[in-house]
Amino acid sequence: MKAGCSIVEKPEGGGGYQFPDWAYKTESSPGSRQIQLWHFILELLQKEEFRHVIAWQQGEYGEFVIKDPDEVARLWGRRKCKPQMNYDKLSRALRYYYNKRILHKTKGKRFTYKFNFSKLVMPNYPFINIRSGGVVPQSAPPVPTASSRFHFPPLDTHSPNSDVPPSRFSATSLTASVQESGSGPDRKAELSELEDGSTADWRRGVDLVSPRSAVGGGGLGHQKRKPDAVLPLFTRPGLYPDPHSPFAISPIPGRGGVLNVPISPALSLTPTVFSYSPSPGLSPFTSSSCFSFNTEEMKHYLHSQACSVFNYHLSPRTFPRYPGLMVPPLQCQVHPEEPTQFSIKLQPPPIGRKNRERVENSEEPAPTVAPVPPRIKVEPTSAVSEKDPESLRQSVREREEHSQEEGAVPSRTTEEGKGTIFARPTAPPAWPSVPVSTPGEPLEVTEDNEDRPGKEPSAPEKKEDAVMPPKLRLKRRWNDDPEAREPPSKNSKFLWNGSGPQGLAAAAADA
DNA sequence: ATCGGAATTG
DNA sequence: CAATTCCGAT
Repeated sequence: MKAGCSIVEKPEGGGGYQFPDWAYKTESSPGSRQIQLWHFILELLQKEEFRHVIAWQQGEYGEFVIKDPDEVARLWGRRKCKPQMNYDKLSRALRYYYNKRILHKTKGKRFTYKFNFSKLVMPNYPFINIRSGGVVPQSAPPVPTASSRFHFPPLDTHSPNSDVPPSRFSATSLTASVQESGSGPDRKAELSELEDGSTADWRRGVDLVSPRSAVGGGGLGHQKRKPDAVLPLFTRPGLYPDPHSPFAISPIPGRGGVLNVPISPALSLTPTVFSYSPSPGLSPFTSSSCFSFNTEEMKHYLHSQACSVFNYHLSPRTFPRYPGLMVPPLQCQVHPEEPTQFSIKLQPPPIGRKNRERVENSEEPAPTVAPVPPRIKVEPTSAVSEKDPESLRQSVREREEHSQEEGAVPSRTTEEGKGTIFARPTAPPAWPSVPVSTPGEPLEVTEDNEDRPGKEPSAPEKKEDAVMPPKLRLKRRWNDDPEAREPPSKNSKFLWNGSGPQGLAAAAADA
């Protein structure tokens, strides 16, 4: 353990924000519970307190912008006990995510990156809770923007889902989307986004059922995940459509007929509330829950999870082993580092880095922040100079933030009303707390095998990929790159379908 | 700014 | 393994 870090990183129960263990593990690194950078980013994004430092960018779905790189780096350095951390290093780490497909850079926008939710195990994130209205994190997640390349095949009637997502994500962004899509000029990049990978990714099977978690050791003989997942459960057509919509991953590029549908991003509605499978280590029911749910909910939840697992090839661990269990704990949100209650600036269009230099933060009280006796190279970027951003700026409308921060624990106080509040000038984030309603479309799962972007060979793409060296394979960008665009040819079978428009409308309405 | 290789670390 | 550190290239 690195407890050495002196400061606080993970306070215990009440104070901190810690995520449950499983949140620290991704599918691949089971054992390590070290926080990963992207977790951390998500964490920051989740809190209002850090809005000036990093925030979701509403134009696009998983996009976020680091408003104060140095600060973010500092926070990260703190978290990892790496006082020398700086944006340059942090960004390197971020760049490593490109190949992993966790993130990618939004070209043209400074300090702006985008999460590939399909790869993350979002459902694990307690972004907030859901339906009841928990607190809304700063981030409304990103809503898909119009650009969406998602195209729903008109035909499929039966596919899946709808996308209507109840999720919080959905949002209002229609407007935004519209405009975006309409505007032709800039978006070239985004358009291209359709990540090729996604095709592969999203379909990866997950063994939800598989017992591997059981630990018995079951399957170790082979690879961990097995092919075919089956999503046995809850497929109730008509009832709960796929709750989560693919958000970032749709296979089909939509340039042509795109619907701008805002789909909900990954997180979906339910997830967080009762969240799922705890890692073995966690005690299942520790805390109390703030909510109770009934079977329907549970079902719904499970279904959602299943869908999400499936659609996003989430890690199996995200899926509850069985219905019986639920885990409500999730301490809603608490502040991560230091709670700071600062006022937040509205966010003008800062220009990136310029101002940040002077800003400083009051967050670290005093302590030991930078011990660092040994080698420190002093860089021009004087780390120390920044602090206290908030004091400088004040803006109107901050109150809610306070309430959130301070009252972090709340189970849920308000709800959508607030959403609006969060709305930024540009785009209304609003998270509708939508009830899950219904769209009604069946969902179907296609079962595919999985293929991991990084290493697996099976799958459609492979052919093309096969040609290239593994390493390169990774490099493919799912993001824009004009030249490298990959034809999504094969996506024919996807799940979502068209209930789109309506859902959309609904969502919009809701908003 | 951003990218990514290479070496190193825990 | 996921960074961290350094650094040359673009």
